[in-house]
Amino acid sequence: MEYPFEKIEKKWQKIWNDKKIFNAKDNTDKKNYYVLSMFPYPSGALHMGHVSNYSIADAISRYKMMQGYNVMQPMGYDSFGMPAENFAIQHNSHPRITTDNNIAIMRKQFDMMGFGIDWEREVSTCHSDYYRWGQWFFKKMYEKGLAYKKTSFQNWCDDCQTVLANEQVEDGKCWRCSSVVRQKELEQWFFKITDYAEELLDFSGVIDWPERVKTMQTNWIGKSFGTEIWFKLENSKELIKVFTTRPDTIFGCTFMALPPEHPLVTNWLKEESENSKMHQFCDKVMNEDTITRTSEDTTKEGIFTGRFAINPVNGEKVQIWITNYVLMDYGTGAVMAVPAHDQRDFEFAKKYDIPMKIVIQNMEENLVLEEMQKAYTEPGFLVNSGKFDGMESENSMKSISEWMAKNSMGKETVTYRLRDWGVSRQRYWGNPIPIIYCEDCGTVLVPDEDLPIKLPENVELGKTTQNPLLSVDDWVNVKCPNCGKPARRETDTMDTFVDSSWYYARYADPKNDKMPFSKEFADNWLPVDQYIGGIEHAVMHLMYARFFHKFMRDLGMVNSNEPFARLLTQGMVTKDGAKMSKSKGNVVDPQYIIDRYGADTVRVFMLFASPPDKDSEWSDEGVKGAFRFLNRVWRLFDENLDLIKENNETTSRSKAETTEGNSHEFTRKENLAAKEREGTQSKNTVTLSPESSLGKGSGSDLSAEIKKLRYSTHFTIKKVLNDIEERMHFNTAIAAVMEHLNNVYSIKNVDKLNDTEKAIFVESCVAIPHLMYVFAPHLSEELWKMIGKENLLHEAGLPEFNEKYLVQDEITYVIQIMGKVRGKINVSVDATDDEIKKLALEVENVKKLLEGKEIKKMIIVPKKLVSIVAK
RNA sequence: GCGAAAGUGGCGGAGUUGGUAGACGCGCUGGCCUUAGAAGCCAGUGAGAGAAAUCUCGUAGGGGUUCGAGUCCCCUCUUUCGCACCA
Repeated sequence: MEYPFEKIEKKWQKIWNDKKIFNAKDNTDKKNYYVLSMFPYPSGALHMGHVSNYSIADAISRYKMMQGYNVMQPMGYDSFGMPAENFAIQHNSHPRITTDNNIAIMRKQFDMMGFGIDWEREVSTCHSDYYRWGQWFFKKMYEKGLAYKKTSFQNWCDDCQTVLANEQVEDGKCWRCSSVVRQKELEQWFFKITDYAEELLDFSGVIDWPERVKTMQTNWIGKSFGTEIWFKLENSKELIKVFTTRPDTIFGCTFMALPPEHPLVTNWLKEESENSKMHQFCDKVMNEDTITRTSEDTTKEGIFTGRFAINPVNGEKVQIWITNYVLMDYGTGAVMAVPAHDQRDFEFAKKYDIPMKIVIQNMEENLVLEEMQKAYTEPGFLVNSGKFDGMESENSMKSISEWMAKNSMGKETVTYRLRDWGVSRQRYWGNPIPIIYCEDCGTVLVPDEDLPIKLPENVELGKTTQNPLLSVDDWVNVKCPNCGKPARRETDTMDTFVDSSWYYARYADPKNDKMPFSKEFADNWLPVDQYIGGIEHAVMHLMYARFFHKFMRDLGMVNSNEPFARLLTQGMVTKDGAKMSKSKGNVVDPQYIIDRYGADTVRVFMLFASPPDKDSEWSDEGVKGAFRFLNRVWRLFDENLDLIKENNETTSRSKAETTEGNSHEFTRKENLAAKEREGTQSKNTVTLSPESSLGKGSGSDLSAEIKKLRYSTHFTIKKVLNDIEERMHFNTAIAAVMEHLNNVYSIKNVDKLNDTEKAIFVESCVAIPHLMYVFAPHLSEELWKMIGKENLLHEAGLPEFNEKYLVQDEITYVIQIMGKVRGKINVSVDATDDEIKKLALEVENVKKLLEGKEIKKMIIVPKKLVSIVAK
């Protein structure tokens, strides 16, 4: 018979909602704890990744509630974005309609899962009461000089018809639709995240983040120390700045490499005829897609400009080449090429027969130019380098940079790989950028009183490949806020990552219509205590949010340096070893599983499958296993209900007394006090002679079996609390409860137990729903009620264990001979080392194996083993 | 190429400081119950040998440290992830 999960789950979801137990309070004596799951994009029904994410978050939330915290677990929707717009185009609908539909479906499923979410704080980024503050933040960025517009080559996705930030290009392809990204010259809005590059490298403000994520962000920001060197253009005053991390090789520079996008090249091209070789080469390179352009395998090509630069350190003329292997947007966008000591320059110089010069000599093996097959990039000592000859290359860098700085040839500098965040998107379904262009006044910010700029709803989508906003005339054409003359709105919308960069703070004060949020409430809740989400956000969302948080701090809106104190990156749910996806046809629909086995089963399975940060493989059989386990728990209580109720009455009555007149407003202190009283009482009733029962075999009226059960109860409580608190390993915590349940079931003759033993048996049963609350809250709550408990489980406090019952009177020692297990002995706890040794040597098998051998050494590891070394 | 993490039965995974490898679950095998099935219950389940006691082998492969290594050190291989013409 299956347990009636459907009835139970509906019942408790209603009770929890009616009692509003998940509504976080803004003012309370309790300590706050903020648990946040990744902002979901409302794609429709929940998928397994969501279910996994929220099951983890809910387990943590409920654990913290039991611990007495005032917990906030909010939820909302990251509801702007291209997929919604594309979906609406395909279905000849409007994204507002499809998005709201999807949200309704998701909301229903959230409720069916029984997640403890504070729905009074729900937000949705496509609602103007949220996105107006995104516009407000844009204005602040602009006012602080952190939002600016520039023309440059941008990552362009033809399929999405929009620009992508560097973080959104994966392997040269669009992160959303995987089509190949190409470069397109456009005027775009940027946020100056590079101003915060240095601070973003500093993770000292977080409490617990995975190293992996920190490393990924650090690599992404890519700080490198080097030298900027200033070359003069021959017969001109113009300077060409280059960046190098190897100033020690400057004397070996024989040519200079520029990308076709370099401003100097652009000027030179103007002097050339349209069909000149230089034009042809530049056009060819610039039209290549990002993958080919930036791949290491691409053949290095270039064209000589006929121009020369002057190496400032020795006055030598170096050829200037336009090449396909230099990136415009790293360093200064120009490279000094040292073919003898850089592999790329080496290949290029060989191909085009450009001179080389050795300036670093190998200590062991003298380098000869004619014999070199590849560049020498190892350390060595300097040659052909004027007054620096003979210095060790690594030591020379500092001296050379300083000398150049003194003589105005360059300066020490730091370069970051991180580039400014391009936030313009040429799409409709996003947050309008609050800018108006006036012919007279130029770029004008939309005044605060005109915010929010609402997205026009009457648009025709999918008619052209252009941004649909361009065709909404009465929206685009406005009066200049400054001079009142006709002007035009900016039609770019903001990247949706802007919306999700501050949503966690909005939850602290979601209904504020004067500010994005008040400082008081933000400081109440921030930083987020525990954030749970996928690793895929490591360098996008998680870095943008850190940037935004620091910006908000600088505006005085928050007083913390980091948005998320602890981060748990949950693993993917895979099926047949691969990520679930529609195209692979391996998607498992959570709804079906909930209908068939219930929400508790889904949660228990998700948490039991593997540690939360690892990928977990979906298994239909595994789900049945989780279901079987919950049924076994149910049956245990069903079969022993009278016994448990009867033995539980005293404790629940005493608990009721202690909390009289205050039955729903539990506080941590009262809770603990009640717990303690209950504890002492049960200590008296449970063991009539607890102390003597620990002694060797006598005076106790408890069977060994029951003592083992009591040990199991207390051990399991200790283990579960530890696994959750210290490691968040829910899988082993659940395994421990399963094991305990097996132990409880091993007591066969419950009727024949004496009263004390019955009390111990009942204690062992009651611990199960108490511990299972965080994993299977519905069933646990039902059992708790069934046995006569009057409070709800989150009010019950964490279960407590008594160390006294973890002390065993006998300990099993393993006997090893030369490291191999040869026997076991049971020894009383207070046996001396000599007694243990003696017992160990009496074991038959040990005697046999030691025959004719000399014992060299005996090692005793307390409470574990005896190791015998013999020859 | 650089950086990081990982590699344990048929499968998912246990194995906090070196101390009984394989907890727990799935699957499988046999049995009970049942008209039958489902569900449930009991027993077994790393490989090999043996009637059994027990023994040998076993944590990607090879070496080392140690009374004792999945765990520590060195080398090799494989997988996953991130970065990748970054000067």
